[in-house]
Amino acid sequence: MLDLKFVRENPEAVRRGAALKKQEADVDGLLALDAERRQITTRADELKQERNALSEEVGRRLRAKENADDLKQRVRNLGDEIKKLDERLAAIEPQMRDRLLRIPNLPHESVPVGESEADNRFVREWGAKPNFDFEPKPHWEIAEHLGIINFEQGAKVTGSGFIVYSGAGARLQRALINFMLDLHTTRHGYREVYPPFLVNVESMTGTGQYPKFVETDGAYKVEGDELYLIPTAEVPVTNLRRDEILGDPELPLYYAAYTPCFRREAGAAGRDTRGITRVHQFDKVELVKIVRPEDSYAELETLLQNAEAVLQALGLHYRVMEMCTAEMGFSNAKQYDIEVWAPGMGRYLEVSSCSNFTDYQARRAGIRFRREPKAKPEFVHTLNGSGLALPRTMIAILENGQQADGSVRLPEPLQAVFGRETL
RNA sequence: GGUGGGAUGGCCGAGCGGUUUAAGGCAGCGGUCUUGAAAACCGCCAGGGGCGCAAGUCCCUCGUGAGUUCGAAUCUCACUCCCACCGCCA
Repeated sequence: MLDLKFVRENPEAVRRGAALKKQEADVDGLLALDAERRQITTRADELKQERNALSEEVGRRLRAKENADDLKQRVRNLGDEIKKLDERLAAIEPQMRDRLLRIPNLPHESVPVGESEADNRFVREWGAKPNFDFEPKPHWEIAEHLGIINFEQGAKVTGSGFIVYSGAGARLQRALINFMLDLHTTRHGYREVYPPFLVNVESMTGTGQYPKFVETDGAYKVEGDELYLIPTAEVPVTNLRRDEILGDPELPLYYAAYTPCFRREAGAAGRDTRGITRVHQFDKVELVKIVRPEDSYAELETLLQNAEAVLQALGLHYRVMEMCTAEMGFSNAKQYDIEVWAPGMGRYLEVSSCSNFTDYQARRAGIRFRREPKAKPEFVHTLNGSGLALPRTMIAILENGQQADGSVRLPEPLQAVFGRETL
């Protein structure tokens, strides 16, 4: 969330930023409550000060065996008045928090202003689209031919949007996870963590999925417990340090985690129904950074490069796009997407999203640090990026590696795992 | 799932209705001493909020939420979490 003081002092900037992101922001409602809260707090504090002083006087008199009934009555009356004010505050504060939690992070000034996907800014590309001397097939046909993905079994066991990797498909999945984790931990300095796949509402709030993403039915909720299946490892991993005050020497923190991700994709029915472009459960290796505020935009660039390194090692052509204001996520200040080329589908697919959340998640999750042992705690900046999402990486491997005879040439780093060059 | 024990500041730990503005210790930071270090000694060491240009001042927080009381870390109730044992279990 945003700093309440910042909203109070810059209401117009908040309205503008939210509008650029095509998001609502009840700034007026929030500030009206804020004004009332401060007025009541001032009054209540004065009364409490008086009550504390009088109570102390009661104690003094009673110890001196004097009568204190008149004072007791005055304090009782004060108590009644204080209680009314505190009750009003108890009603206002959750409302303020709720409004604040629903105001999105503001886009960084460098973010291109735009209305749609068409306004995203091309940053760079790597490699080139491969040439085929035959018509490249979409991955679902390749996978069916090889018998490595079973859609019917996924639908039978769970339902539409759930798939089963089978045989070499399952093994390829596992090899990719290992490959990505090893790359990030041994070459890029990330600490591997393996977090829970279910999280509580505090964690969902900390990274910004609650309330809005949850309310729009994006997340799976566990019946009977107040727990959610994680939509991304960003949630458990960023929340690892929730409500902590870190020491300056601990920063920056780099975490890499493999987890499955669960998304209801409630609003996306009908899109990408064929293949594995959009499924309800998918695997992802996620990178999370917790850094000093002044470093976050430089850290975003290296995070992006760390994610790109995976595609480079796999020899897959991709492009990097900077999201325009309207295409960014709720909690982001700046976001790059990496899009890999899928020749069978004839389009680029988002395999990674790398974002700087500035202090927005840190403030929600209470992640702070001290520059010096006695310095005032400051909020850290958090970042995360996929490194990478598995299904679309698999799509790119299948569609880019396909050969005329129906086999698929494996990227070089995966050949050792399989002991051969093709699937 | 059952039974019992516990939750106090970075850590340990007093405290059981009013000089607690939370003792004391450890760790940390600053200083004295020392060639330097250690030891010893002195000092500083939670977070949030209101008002104020500031200096400052006041309020809140002893797991969370209610309650009793003039006054609650301290008493009552509920809940949460942690630990131990039992049951079940990969």
